[in-house]
Amino acid sequence: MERRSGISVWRQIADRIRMAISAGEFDDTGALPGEMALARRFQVNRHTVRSAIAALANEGVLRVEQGRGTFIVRRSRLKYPIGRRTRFTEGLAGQARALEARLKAVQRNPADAEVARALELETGAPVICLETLHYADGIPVSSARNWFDAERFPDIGDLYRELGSVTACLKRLGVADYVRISTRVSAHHAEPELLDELNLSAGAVVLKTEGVNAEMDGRRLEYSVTCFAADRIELDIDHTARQFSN
Amino acid sequence: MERRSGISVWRQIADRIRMAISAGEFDDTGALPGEMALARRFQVNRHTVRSAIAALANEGVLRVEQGRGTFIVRRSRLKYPIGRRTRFTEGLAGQARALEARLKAVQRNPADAEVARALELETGAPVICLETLHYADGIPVSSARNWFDAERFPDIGDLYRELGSVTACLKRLGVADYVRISTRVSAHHAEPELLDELNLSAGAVVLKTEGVNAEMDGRRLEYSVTCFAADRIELDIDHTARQFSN
DNA sequence: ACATATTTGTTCGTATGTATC
DNA sequence: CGATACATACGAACAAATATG
Repeated sequence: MERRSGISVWRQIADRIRMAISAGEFDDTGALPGEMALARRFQVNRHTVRSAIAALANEGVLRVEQGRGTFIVRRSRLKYPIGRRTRFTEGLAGQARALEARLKAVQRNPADAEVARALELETGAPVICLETLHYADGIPVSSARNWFDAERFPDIGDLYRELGSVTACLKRLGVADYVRISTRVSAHHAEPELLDELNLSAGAVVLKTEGVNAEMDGRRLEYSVTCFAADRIELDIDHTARQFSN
Repeated sequence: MERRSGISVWRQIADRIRMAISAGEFDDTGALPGEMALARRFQVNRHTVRSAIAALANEGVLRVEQGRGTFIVRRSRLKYPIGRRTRFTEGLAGQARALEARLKAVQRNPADAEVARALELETGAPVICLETLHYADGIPVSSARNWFDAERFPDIGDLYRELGSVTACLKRLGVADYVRISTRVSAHHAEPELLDELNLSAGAVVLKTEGVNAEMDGRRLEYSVTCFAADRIELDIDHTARQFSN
């Protein structure tokens, strides 16, 4: 283990155990090897392994039972589909018992350069920004911001509060159908604010997607930036040119 | 700053500075605020800021000049396009002066469950695995493994050594055209082995893609798992159903 | 050329957290 | 549980390089 790296050894071990779990390494029994075995495997002291396990137990990844052993708490990564016709709400349906969206804030601002480019508006044109948090079975999985042309959708904030879904809002506002034009994906360390919102531990990884949705004639509808808790979700991109189904 | 989190404060600061840079915060002058100003902003000691800056300078993100200040070394994220007709080599062409692929190893193994499912083979069927590292302008950007049906492409390892590109290999082997069926994207902390291969610092983030390519009739050709250095690349997903161009 | 302010570089000391034994 | 070594973080002071007027 590297010292002087700014990451304590117990956290490096915790990350490696987490990856081993998500690689399916202990799937047969659901039990982790003993502390001594793990200490040998990672070439560290048993206490260090214990710190790592304590952190993972605290996150809800592991469950420790005195005298019996340490066990994996089953919670696989949700698969979030992305494709030409992806709808946020539908995407996760069936993978979790309860899906919940919480509207954090609605803002009306002049568009900065990035938002303007994505929506094909002038920089400074008024846009509405919805800030939302999404939960699956009570666990936060993503934090999103959605921008809309304020000229065209001035009251989408109120509507969202009522309907709780972007697709529903757009439908109500006369947008029968739309498609996703592009998606940009990147990965980062979580900012302190996100750590709090998504209930992550320091140094956690977020998957960030920036997407543009447009009507069938190409008119831009929505620009969104979503940060996912990387250890709770993965993106499933479908490249097949599927037939429409409205 | 969270203490006792297993991530040292200087590294948390380094990550936040990195994100501020990639958010374009200091784009006007290219100069960072002074150490004292940063210390105030992040509520830490100047030494802690200095450690963060030293780490970023060591990574090549910043350049420090005594008496003058600290400056951003311009190096934007490469955009790696992913779409139905993505080709690895073409994807980055034009964004870097020199692209290089190094073949680390070629293995012939029985397929594990995951590889078999992706390639639509029986578990245990012989497959060839190419392990490669990719560099842009001498900087490592990704580490990949590509699996092929060993029955169909027994000598693809030697061929790759000669041609240096999967597309070229497949073309030589009589595969005129192929498309990407699906891509799965996830983000993780880098494993120690990857830290070494991609020359990353501890705690670094990797973007992982798992993709399946198939012939036009749906026959599976290739399964690949690629790990990108997240701070050097982003994925650009195109959902438009583009016309073919061979 | 000069004095002064600003910015980075260095060296003390001290306290706390981390990892091993 | 302590004993020990090392890394991390803070604070203060001073040195060296650069910028400004």
